[in-house]
Amino acid sequence: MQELGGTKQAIFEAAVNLFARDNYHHVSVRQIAKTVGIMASSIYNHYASKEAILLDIYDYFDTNMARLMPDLGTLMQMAETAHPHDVLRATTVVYPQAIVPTMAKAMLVTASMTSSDPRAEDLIHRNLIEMPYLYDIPLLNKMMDLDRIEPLDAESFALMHSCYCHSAAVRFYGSHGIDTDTWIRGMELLFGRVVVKQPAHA
Amino acid sequence: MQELGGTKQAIFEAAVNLFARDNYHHVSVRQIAKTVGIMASSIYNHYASKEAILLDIYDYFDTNMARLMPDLGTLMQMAETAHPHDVLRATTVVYPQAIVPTMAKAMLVTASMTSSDPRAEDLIHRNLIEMPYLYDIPLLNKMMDLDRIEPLDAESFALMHSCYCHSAAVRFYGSHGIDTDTWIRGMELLFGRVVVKQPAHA
DNA sequence: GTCTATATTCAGATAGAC
DNA sequence: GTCTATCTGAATATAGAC
Repeated sequence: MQELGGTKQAIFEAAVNLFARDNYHHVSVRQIAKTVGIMASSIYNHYASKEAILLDIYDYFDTNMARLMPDLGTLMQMAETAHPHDVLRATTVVYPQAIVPTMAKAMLVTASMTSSDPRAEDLIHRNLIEMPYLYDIPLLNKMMDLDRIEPLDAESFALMHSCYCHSAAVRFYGSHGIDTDTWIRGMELLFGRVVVKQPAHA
Repeated sequence: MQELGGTKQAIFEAAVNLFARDNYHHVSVRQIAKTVGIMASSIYNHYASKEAILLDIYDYFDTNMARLMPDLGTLMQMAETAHPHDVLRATTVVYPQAIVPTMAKAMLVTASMTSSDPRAEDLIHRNLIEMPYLYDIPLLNKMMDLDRIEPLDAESFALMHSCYCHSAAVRFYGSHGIDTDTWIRGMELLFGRVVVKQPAHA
């Protein structure tokens, strides 16, 4: 990962910005260097290759996701008492404000590589697709077991939830952005499928 | 578009297969030629450039989508009498069996270019994202006006619907396929948000 | 650590014989 | 229309002076 300040971080940030805007394949090492204000060859004092910069971006995305992902154990406890919709809301990863811009771009870069790099595909799959899936199913099952919600096809619900997060994440910062309010209302509409039996806790 | 048989179609099919599997940027004209069984230079007797092949694939996808897209007028009529869930089901484009394999690959190729080619992004946006949106909203509004369904946030529903179709389409033929049955059940689960007032027509 | 200069590789595309 | 041979250009990466 990148340290604080210095040329290496400048390279990282130039790269993440350029890759997010113009795609990895269309950005040359020379362009990155020009943005930083150095010669292309100097890049190689900090990164072994262009690909190494990309891997660093993947790593930034993956590390922060792992760090910020809610703990399933905590959520499972929440499932016993909290409002079922709140439990589902809590499965969403929330980035600290400070890293939002870089995370958004790192995610976009990783997502843009899914069709040409299996490593990126695995990262996106694991973090954006499989994750909501793996969280929702045990949570919903537990709440059904506790008779806190009406019976529901947890698997289909989880698929819908993960597709929604995935599509939105990929589109959020593309040319055709998604309106955040509409997105949240959509999510609430989906949560409406989870019908609470015992209304919100005390 | 491609005619029937002949070298040009062989090039088209080799390209669509290779691009779908390995990504446009990683497939060389030489590879396509080798697959067809000719020399790279012979490609240029049929296509002006590598990009021209790609544009032909875009066109194949777009033309067939336009051709198979249900007619909104017909759906609006359906909305007066048919079961509301059937109306929503009818918004989905169904490919004729004969073109399923090629369409699937053409769609995948187009989708894989969205992050590096604005033309592809527009095609995917128009056909996979905006389309369900543009269909659902007037249909739902009409059915609400006719008091056939309970009031509903049509915009959020449409966004959810379009995200689901988009994410699924892109993932269906990727490394991590989606189970078709689960997908359909997810769609039905979403349709369950549309609560029918007057039960299915006579 | 940065620079200049250059090596290397490879892909898209063209010329012209057959 | 297909071939062989070649051009052209671009991009990654390296060598070595400072």
